[in-house]
Amino acid sequence: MTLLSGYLLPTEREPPADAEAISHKLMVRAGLIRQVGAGLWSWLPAGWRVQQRIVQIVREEIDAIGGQEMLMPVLNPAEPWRRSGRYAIDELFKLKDRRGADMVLALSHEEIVTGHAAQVVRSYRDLPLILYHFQTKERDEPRPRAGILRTREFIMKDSYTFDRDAEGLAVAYDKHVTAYDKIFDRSGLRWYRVESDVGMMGGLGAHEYMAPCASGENEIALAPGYAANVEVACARAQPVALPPGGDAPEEVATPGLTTVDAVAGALGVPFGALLKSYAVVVEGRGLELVVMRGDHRVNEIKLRGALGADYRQARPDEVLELVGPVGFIGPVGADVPILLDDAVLPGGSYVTGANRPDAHLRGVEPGRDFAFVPAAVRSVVAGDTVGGHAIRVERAIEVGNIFKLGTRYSEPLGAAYLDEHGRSQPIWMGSYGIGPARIAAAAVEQYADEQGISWPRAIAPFDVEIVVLGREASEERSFADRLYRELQDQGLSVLYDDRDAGPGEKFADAELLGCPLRLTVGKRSLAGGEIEAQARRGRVSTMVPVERAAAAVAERWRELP
RNA sequence: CGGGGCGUGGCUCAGCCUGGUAGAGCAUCCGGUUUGGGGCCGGAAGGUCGCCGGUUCGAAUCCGGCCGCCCCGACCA
Repeated sequence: MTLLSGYLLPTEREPPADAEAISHKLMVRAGLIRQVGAGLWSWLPAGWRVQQRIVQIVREEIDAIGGQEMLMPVLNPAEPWRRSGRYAIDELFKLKDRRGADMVLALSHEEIVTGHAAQVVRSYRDLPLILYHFQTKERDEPRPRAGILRTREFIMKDSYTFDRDAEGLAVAYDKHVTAYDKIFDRSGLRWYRVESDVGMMGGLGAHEYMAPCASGENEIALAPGYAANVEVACARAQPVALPPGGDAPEEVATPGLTTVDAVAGALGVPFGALLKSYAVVVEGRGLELVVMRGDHRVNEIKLRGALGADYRQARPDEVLELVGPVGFIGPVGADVPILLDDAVLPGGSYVTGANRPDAHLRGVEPGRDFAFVPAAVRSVVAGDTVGGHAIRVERAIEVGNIFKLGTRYSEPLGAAYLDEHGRSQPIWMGSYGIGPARIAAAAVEQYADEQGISWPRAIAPFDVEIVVLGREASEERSFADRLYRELQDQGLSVLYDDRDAGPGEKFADAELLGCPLRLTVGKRSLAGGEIEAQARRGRVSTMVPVERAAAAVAERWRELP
């Protein structure tokens, strides 16, 4: 029973002043969500319906691969988090109970679920297992943003798999790939499965599911047969025309020219013919130089991987002491370890800083003029190639991730089983997340138009919205009342705008909310024996005869995206 | 954590510089009118101007502190 006259759907003509992202503006305007604090949101009835429909899709598909739904608490004792080493995470909310015991608010549930496995799993006969739940996660985000896209509290579906060995884990992982592909297809999103960073804790493999949209926080590199988060993407760099070089580097005066831009301009060479040097202080080792083409940028995740340790950018005084003045540093003559990005050609002739003020060197050949360790540490850019195809880079929002944990949690938390030979073995685990709220926001972002939201059929708050234009007790009303009941008999969820409001207002609100099909019952069309059915996507209308209208509408609805 | 911005009725905002009766549009309520694109007429209600303190005869306005929120960056196991 959903009569709009009695339903909490507070639509707004204006977006909130502080909203930037499309999904943020529209979901507030459409009356789906309301803000409580920074990164804290209430879901109003229609918004909650959307989230629940998404949850149900996820549930069906995880059940289909043998997942067993359960529920674990948000409030956790600190102890297992200390054991896993995650108590130190800044994002983890920490608190004390009245007796002074340390507690945390869970930001995911590896510790808890692994603890259960440790208690319950005895034998290889108890494996494999897929356990999952939908639960609130709490994360003390440094910067919540973009409405519902990055919040401090959100519901996540997280599943955890438990297997005897790496082969078993691979099977569980593949099952999740299958389920996730179906989930995102069913939800109506445009999405990519991309290779992703396995993180500092060293997972064995990971993918992210990314929904491309303007407000996304991530960038993904795409080419035919290739999809990766730019954090880990590798591609062949675009060639650069290098100037001819001599037998030895030659110094040129570059007074005051400290940027790639300025030096390349003054010398008349492309940015890519310059080598820029990024000075870092590596934990436990000291200063090192990272050298790459002037038109490329350091990828911090790759660099950390290549260095094999944490690092920080060197301060100007540290650089001056060991190499030269900032703005004029280079690898030639620098008495520090040098990491050379592999987009730089060993035999090429490049321009670098001369390690003294107001001077650069040209004709510098890596290998001849300085020794180096090769590494892939740059970020790919659009136009680089993979298998001969140029990549493109798109912004996207992460809507799901799958991760091979291995024994990362089972070892510290003591989750082991006895194998066929009676030997104790650690359980091999995987973890797999999906954010229903992000699916909703991504759908809004991907399909919104000037008029508002345009939900995919599978996750819309209602399947059909009826707009009746007649006064109370009119013929239009009684027809619409009957249609409302008959559509429900067809198995459709229906929002009936029975308010005593003008047509403009009703149409505007219906388009803002974005149910996939809008039925308009007005005197004019009804006199002609028809009602109007307008698909929200593209706003294309068809007329439906009033005879057997409900069945015809249900059929029309099934054809919608 | 660094930088920038904002806080005035339910929403969007003006007023602050230059101190002196708190405003507009939309929304709401009442009456009427209208009914295929946020229509029109009349009437009404609604605000400790984020909080605390200071300056002043007098503070939304000036000064100090605090709180909250947004954006960019850093961070994001």
